[in-house]
Amino acid sequence: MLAITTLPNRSLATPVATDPHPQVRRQMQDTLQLISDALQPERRIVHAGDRIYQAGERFGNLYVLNSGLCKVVGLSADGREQLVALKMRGDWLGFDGIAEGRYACDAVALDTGEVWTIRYDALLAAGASRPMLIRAMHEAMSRALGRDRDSLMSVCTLPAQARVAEFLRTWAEALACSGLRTDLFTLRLTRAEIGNYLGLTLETVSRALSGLACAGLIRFVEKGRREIGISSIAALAAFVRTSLAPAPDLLQ
Amino acid sequence: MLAITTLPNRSLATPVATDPHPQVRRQMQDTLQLISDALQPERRIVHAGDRIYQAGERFGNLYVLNSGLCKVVGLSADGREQLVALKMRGDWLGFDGIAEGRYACDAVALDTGEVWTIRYDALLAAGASRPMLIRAMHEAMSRALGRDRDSLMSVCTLPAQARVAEFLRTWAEALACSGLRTDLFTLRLTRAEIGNYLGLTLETVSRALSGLACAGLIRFVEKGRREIGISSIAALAAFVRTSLAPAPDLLQ
DNA sequence: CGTTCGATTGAGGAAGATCAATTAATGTGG
DNA sequence: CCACATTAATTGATCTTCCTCAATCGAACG
Repeated sequence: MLAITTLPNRSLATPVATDPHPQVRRQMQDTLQLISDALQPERRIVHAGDRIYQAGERFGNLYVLNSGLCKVVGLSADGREQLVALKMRGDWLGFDGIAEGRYACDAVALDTGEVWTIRYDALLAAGASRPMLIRAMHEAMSRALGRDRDSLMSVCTLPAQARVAEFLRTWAEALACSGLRTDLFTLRLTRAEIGNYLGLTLETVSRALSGLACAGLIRFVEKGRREIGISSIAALAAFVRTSLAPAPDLLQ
Repeated sequence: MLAITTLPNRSLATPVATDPHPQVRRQMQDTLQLISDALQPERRIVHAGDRIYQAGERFGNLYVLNSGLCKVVGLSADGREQLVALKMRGDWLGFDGIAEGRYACDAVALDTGEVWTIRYDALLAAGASRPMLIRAMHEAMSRALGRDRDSLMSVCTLPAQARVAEFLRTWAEALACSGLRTDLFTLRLTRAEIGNYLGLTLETVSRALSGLACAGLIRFVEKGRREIGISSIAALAAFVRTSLAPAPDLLQ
């Protein structure tokens, strides 16, 4: 089990001992700067509900979220929707369109924000002389793959309440990386959307949140139950860890 | 519901009407040829159990599977494993290492096969003069993202038996794309591994397989329950579709 | 002020997990 | 080649978790 110590620090339930956020944040800034300088992307202000791209539409652009929040919704053949990812500042969108030449999902803004549009061809062309651009794109894609993996692991291995806790923890982490406050934030998603994302019903999500509030791990801010306060991210992480190792007797 | 017709044909439960496999297969061949010509990758024969890369190891190489089968195993902080992907002919491995500079998973061969090793730096360098190389890599990454999405949707929306059916269907599809027979193949995974991949227990997987066999959708070949016969992939797809729309009364 | 949408909470039921026993296949050493 | 151990798979019986159905409440909006 020593191999664990060599894992990247993005692992499932690692409490954040030394705060890695400043450097992560700076790296994101640098990447945004690079894109801005090299490509002069078109900047567009989007509002909640605006569609950035749509399933079936011909692929041609990638998008970078400079601010705001965005959901990616997959469509199954029978017409039902599934929320498959959430995107925040510094994230790229549209990778799902490369393989088939058409986007496979809808990307919808959940909040007011700024989206940069990048022509894929232009990116490749510019990348020939500026390899860092291509590397930045690859890094974003790789991160997206890592998040997908984490989502799958959550859904496959965690019970309902821990799944919700892990969801909140991840969100808080992401906020921290953007330099936003993590102790208090607004869920831009309904219980139904969260449930859809986590493979739970809205009632179960509601109960899980109530349970976490009861346990003191989160608190609701008066006037509306969309505002969530998180006392300690580490405590949330610890809760996830305990839910998942009810009998740590054989280990170590 | 017309939007469905504009979706890529990889959608969840679309029965394969016009067989797209020949052209997919040719495209894969072309890509492998391109990589082979442009990069002259080191070719390595691997056997079941061989590790292609390991979580924590410093990133530097990407790998392309020229033949064989491979599982990708994610490790959570508490030491438990989760099978997060299966890779087949033409698939790339190692993308998970780009973001953090270290691989985040183990990649383990499940079968004898040939793996090509590609230095990431060399790929980028060669890509400056051969943009198709970079595009091929992006296409592979995008496909990986699409598969992850499909996995998540399966796990989140399908009941146990349909999840197993969908798993088999996907596998058979992938075999078809490699030009292998789909009506009869060997599962290289134990029930426990399948369950781990699908978020089920091994008993549930076993029961689901028995149920599918009872329904005539699959059959076990004598002498060992690892050999699976699939009469009709379309029938499997139809079964998945019905499991998921128990009340199609409002539709249409 | 009524309507609508989202959230909460409760009661009952079902899908799947857990526990346990049995069987089959594989491998090992005598 | 056979007893024996080991690992994988099947099947059954219970139990837990989460889903389903339903009622209530609160907030936002016209």
